[in-house]
Amino acid sequence: MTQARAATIEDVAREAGVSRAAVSKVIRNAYGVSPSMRERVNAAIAALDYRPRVAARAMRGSSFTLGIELPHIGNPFFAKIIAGATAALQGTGYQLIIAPADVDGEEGVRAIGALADRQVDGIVAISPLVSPEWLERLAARVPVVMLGRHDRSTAYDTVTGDDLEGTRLVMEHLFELGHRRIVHLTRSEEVTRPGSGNPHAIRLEGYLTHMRAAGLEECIRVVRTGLDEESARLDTLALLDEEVPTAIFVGNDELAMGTLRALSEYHLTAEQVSVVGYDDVDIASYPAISLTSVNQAGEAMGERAVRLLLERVQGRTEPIHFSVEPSLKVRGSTRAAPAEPTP
Amino acid sequence: MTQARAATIEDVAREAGVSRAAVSKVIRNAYGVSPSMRERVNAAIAALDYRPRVAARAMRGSSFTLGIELPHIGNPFFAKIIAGATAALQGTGYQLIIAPADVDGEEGVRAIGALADRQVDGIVAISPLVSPEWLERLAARVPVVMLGRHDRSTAYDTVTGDDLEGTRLVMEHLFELGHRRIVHLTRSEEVTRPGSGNPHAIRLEGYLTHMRAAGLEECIRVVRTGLDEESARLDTLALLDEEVPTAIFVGNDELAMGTLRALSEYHLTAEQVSVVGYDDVDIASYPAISLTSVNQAGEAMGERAVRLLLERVQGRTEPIHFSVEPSLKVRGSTRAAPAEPTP
DNA sequence: TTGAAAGCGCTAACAA
DNA sequence: TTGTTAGCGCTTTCAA
Repeated sequence: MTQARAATIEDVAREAGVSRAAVSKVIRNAYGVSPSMRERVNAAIAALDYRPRVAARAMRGSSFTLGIELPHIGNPFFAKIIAGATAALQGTGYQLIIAPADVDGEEGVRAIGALADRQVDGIVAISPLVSPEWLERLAARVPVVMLGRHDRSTAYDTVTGDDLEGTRLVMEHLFELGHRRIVHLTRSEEVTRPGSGNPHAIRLEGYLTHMRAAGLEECIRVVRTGLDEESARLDTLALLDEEVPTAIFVGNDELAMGTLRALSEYHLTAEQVSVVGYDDVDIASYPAISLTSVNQAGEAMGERAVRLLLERVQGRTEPIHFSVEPSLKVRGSTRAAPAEPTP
Repeated sequence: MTQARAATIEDVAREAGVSRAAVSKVIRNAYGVSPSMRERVNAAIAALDYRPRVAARAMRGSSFTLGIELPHIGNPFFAKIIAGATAALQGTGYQLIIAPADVDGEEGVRAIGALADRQVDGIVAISPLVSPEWLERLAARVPVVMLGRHDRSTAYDTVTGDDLEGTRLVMEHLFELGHRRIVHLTRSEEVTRPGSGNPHAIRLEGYLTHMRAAGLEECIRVVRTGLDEESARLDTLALLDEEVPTAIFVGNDELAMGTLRALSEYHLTAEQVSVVGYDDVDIASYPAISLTSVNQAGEAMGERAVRLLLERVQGRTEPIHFSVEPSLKVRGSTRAAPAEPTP
């Protein structure tokens, strides 16, 4: 029996011979419903194949929806985060929706705004290019958890990897292998603006600090690129046209894949140029790739972010800033560079 | 000036000294608004930082939101589809939201239902395990475009790759290289149920047909696996324990990566076992991987799906079934198998 | 061209 | 325990 119009709470009430309020109580598992009424209502719901309109519920309270803003779907590290988030949501009655941003800057703000306009009960966002003030205004209206952002607001929670520590692991590893001419390939200046709290900003800062501390100020070289593998490939190619360093520390694994591709186009092997990435995405451990990388437990981060968000949705207001410990996965490709004179 | 409560259309109307209806007309660009009124209203909107609540709008009409159901975010082919979909939505005023499913069967249905409950104006779904009847019931309430599904309903549009042709390319390629013992690694029997319209069902069917047509009925071997790289790795390992074929045709590239991993754990090289995948994800062309694969233009598919959906949202009712031509990307790793006796 | 008013489907006081 | 009722913030006739 197909009806043209989907059943409403009114239809269910009529079918069950009760009031709308009664139906509402049943679907919300609220107090004060007799077993017999519950039974009749549930029967009517089943008979009419009734499903509450989320929009209508949202107007009065919650939408039972959590939103996550995602820059660049192509990055497999984000897939891990989503997997963790989805797992944490199992059985909670909340639905996760993803708003893809896919470009720098404005886009992230747009996507987050779109989520807010859609009345989600909470938002997880991945370190968008936006001021703390903007985020605090947002957080005043809807619970917010920021992923990867290193500032500490009282208005929102954060879940971050310890990027300073991760970078230390990378740099010490490279130093131990004898590298001096280490290039850092990272995102745009806008993304790494000091104080932006962006992970790439911290990694860059760590790179600079360690190079200086090692007396390698002269060797510092920062190359900028976009947010996907292809732009990393292109910018690495441009770098190699000018100079072939002995090691490249790349801002994340997706970009590192582009670097590896460029190196192979240049017929440079892992013995000649060591590459280290960040995130330890699945492909990094692939035998033919063997990319040394910093692991930072994406699933755990996604899971934690959702848990924190649910707590906020349920009323917590004191901020929590959670940090996960990174570890370096050293893989075969990284070899000691041959002795060489300083440039 | 932060206000505790977000501005409503009422607030804007009061600020501008007009009626709610007038404001509504302005934000919808409706007819019959004088320039002066438009100006005053826009000023008020800006002053109050007003943003219409999507939930409230959805109750009366549309939510300006398109939803896409995505099984398994980890698959990079889906990322391409999203990229295409996002591109097609630029400047339309519609927002894309993704509902991740991440498991077989029930989950896809749940995710699609969640989108429908959230009053999206249209749904793109990726060949979920669901009957045409179920889809037709869904399509009666909200415009639907199915990706990768080979059935032809009048109730919804479809965008598919020509999987029969793609499979033909694969099998002929392998035959030409002299392969006979070709194993097909594919998804569960549930997924490949004949008549399910699932791409994997078609690919399996094509595999069987070509093997028989080549007089290799004896050599047919179908191995089942889950939906991610890891399960493919495990199931390939189990296969290799029993038998080492000369070629493996894997249902898609993500699974193929698991197969390649298993082969390398077994110390089998590309000369010994040829692997062919499907989708031609970016990593397949990576030099150290060189996975032969069927390319099927994911971006174009996502873009087309969204265009079709927008047409339906705007009123089209005649169904359109769009098919993209696949092409085989032959990469180095696939070599002729050594001559061998039939098992 | 503008505004008044009804109502979309639901929840939450409050009464009965 | 149950039902009545007043909205939530919008859009949309329909009059003015």
